[in-house]
This record gives sequence, C-alpha cells and structure tokens, in this order.
Amino acid sequence: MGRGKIEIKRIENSTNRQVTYSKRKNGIMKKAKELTVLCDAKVSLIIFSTSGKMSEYRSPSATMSEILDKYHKYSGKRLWDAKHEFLSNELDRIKKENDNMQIELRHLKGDDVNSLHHKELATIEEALENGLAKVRAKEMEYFKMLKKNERMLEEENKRLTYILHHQQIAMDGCVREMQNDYHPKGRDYHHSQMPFAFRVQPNQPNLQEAK
Amino acid sequence: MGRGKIEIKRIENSTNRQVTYSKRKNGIMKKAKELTVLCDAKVSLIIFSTSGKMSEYRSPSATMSEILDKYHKYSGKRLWDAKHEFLSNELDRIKKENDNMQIELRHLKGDDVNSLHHKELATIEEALENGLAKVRAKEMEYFKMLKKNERMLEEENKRLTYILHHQQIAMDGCVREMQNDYHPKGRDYHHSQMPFAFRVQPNQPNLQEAK
DNA sequence: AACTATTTATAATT
DNA sequence: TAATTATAAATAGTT
Repeated sequence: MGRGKIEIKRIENSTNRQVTYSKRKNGIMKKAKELTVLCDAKVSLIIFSTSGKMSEYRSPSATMSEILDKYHKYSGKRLWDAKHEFLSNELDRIKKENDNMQIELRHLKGDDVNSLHHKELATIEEALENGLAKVRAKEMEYFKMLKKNERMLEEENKRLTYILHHQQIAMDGCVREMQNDYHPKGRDYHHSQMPFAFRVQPNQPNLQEAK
Repeated sequence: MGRGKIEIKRIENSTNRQVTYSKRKNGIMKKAKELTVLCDAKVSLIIFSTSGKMSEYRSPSATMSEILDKYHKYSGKRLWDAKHEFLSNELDRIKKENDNMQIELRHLKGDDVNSLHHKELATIEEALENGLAKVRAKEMEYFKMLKKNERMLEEENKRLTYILHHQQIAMDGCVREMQNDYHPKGRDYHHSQMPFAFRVQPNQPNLQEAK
C-alpha cells in the first residue's frame, strides 16, 4: 500500500527504516484502538524501536496487571521473577497441606466419615484411642502432681505450725518476764495487743488429724 | 476500508462484531509481524476477545520477560509489587492457620500435651471421646450393613439352591426319559458329561443348618 | 512533514 | 461459515 510494493524484510536504509517505523507504529496503534472500540476487546500493545524507545497502547478498560494475570493463566508461562514464583509455589504447597490436615482433623472429630472404608475407620479409631490414653495419662499425672504438692504443703504447714507454737510459748514466757519486771500488775497484755491474725490458728482443720 | 465507511464505535450486532474481530485481529497481527521484520522492532501484542479468548503475537527476538522487564523500567510502574505483597500476606496467613491445625492435631494425638492446663486437657479429652463415639457408631453401622448384606445373600443362596435342586431333579427325569427313548442301555450319561461346577453343591455348609 | 499513487485491509455482499 | 468484491484506509516513494 504505497507507491510501490515492498518486500517484507528488514529495511537496510536506516533513515527509511526509522520513517517507516514511525508511520507503521502510528498505524498499528490506531488499529489497536479501533479493535478495542469496535469489537469490545482488550488489547495490550508494546513496541520497542531498534533504539530501545518504548511505545504502548492499552485498552482503557484493562489494567496491565489484569492483562498479565490473564496472560499468565492462558499461556501457563511463569513470567514472574524467581522470588514470586517461589512464593506462589510455596502457597500452593501449604494450601494442599492445609487441606489434608483439615480433612484429618475432621475425621478425628468424627465428621465426614461416611466416605471412609472399614480399614480407614479402624486406623482413626486407633489414633483416637491412643490420643485419649495419652491425654488421660497426662491428666492423671497432673492429678498426682497436685496431690503430691498438696501433701508437701500440708507437711510444711504442720512444720510451720509447730515452730510457731513453740515460738509463741517462748514469747509468752518472755513477755511474762517483762511484765514481771516492768508492769507487775498487767495481765495478758501482749495477747490483747496482738492482732488476731498473727496468732497461730489451725486453718486446715484436718491437718491436726494427719499423721 | 470496505464497501462502506464505518464509524469507530462498538458494533452492536454480535455476529458482525465477531466477524470484524476475527478479520481485524488477523490484520493487526500481520501488521505487528511486518513492523517486527521491516523495522527491526520488538513487539508484544496481546488481545482478549469479549468472550475472553486470548491471542498473542510476540517478536521472535524477544521473550516475554524481557519485554516486561523493559516495560517495568520504562513505565516506572511496579506491576508485581502489589501481587508480591498479596502473596506474601496470604502465605503468612495460611502458615499461621497451618501451625494452629498442626498443634491441634498433635494434641488430639496426645502429643505435646505437657504444656497444657487441666481445662485444656479436659476439652481435648471430650473432643476425643466425641470423635471416638462417632467413629465407633460409623463402624457399627458398617458392621450392621455387612451383617444385613450377608443375611440377604444367604437367603438368596438358599433360594437358588432350592431352585437348582428341583431343576436337577426335573432334568434327571427328562434325561432318563430321553435315554429310555434313544439309548436304553446308557446310564448316567448326562452326569458324566456335565462339568462338576454346574452341579449343585452346598458351598456354604452352614446354610444347610440355617433356619 | 505533506502529498499521492498504489497497495492493502476490510465492510458489505454473496 | 467461507469467498468475493467494492471501497476505505494505510503507506512507500516522492516532493
């Protein structure tokens, strides 16, 4: 389409090539726009000249990421950089793992077991019994520890009570002596002054009976 | 450029639009190829039709990632940052979900329960008992179904045996008649000819005793 | 950059 | 749906 027909091969004359580039670039851009409007298509056209200059047309209705997303899906090519691809793969892997665990969890909770066969059911049952046994053992252990702790506290309590009692007796003697020295007429002075809480009281009644 | 001039606006007639799309798509592809060859340019042309079908032309000298790299530099647009961030967040989220499930699974299997308190242990125990109950119920159901099926098969077996038996008797009578007619001297001819497998045998001995 | 002869693309038609 | 064709559009060579 011009004064003469041309062969489709590289134009060797650099000036001609540049002129033709400019003209045809405009032409193809126009065509892209027309295709977009006439046929309601989404077009992405990116052109780099020999010198590296970029020209772009993109249908107004489409973002570049949208186009690339679709391109990605269609071509199956992995355009993204290594890091991106790694993340993508990792995500897929973990999602799969996640699904499997979810299924296992549901099975262990006794849900969605209709599709399972006898052998699978037996395996799950065994796992459950196993888990139950372990959990109960742990609970028992916990209980024993509590019991042991309680016993230790009781022992300690008894010991403290004993010591306190003797201390009180010693103190009584001491105070009586002091009363004899300085307040010969006063009686039970220290007892009436001492706050109740500081006097030894059996706060664990059963301790008195414990061996 | 055609029989009549057209306005550049969306072609409402769907058939026409599709025809025009096809023609112009080929046209623009051809133009892209020519530009590539004539002017030594790098071209990327991606087109999506209304229906979502993709067509692509790319200069043979250029890979898509090369084009996108250059596009990236030129436009200054950061196309994949958003995507990257999204993937990264998604990965974190799912990893966390994963970890939680993993812990739950371990607990249900009775592992790693040392750090748990009494209340948590009790919750797990309950879940396990629940699951076990459901699984056993399912197994019981399965077992009953097997039993029922077995019973039905036995019934059918009995019925078939009965029918076969009577048929055999009838056949014996018939053959004997035939022997009397044509081979008065032959005896047990049909029995010796009949493959063993076709003769009624009690293959489930206990069936004979079953009510 | 504008012009124009000619080729090419394509809208309407078959 | 695929050819055909008349015409519009694009553009190669020219100014």
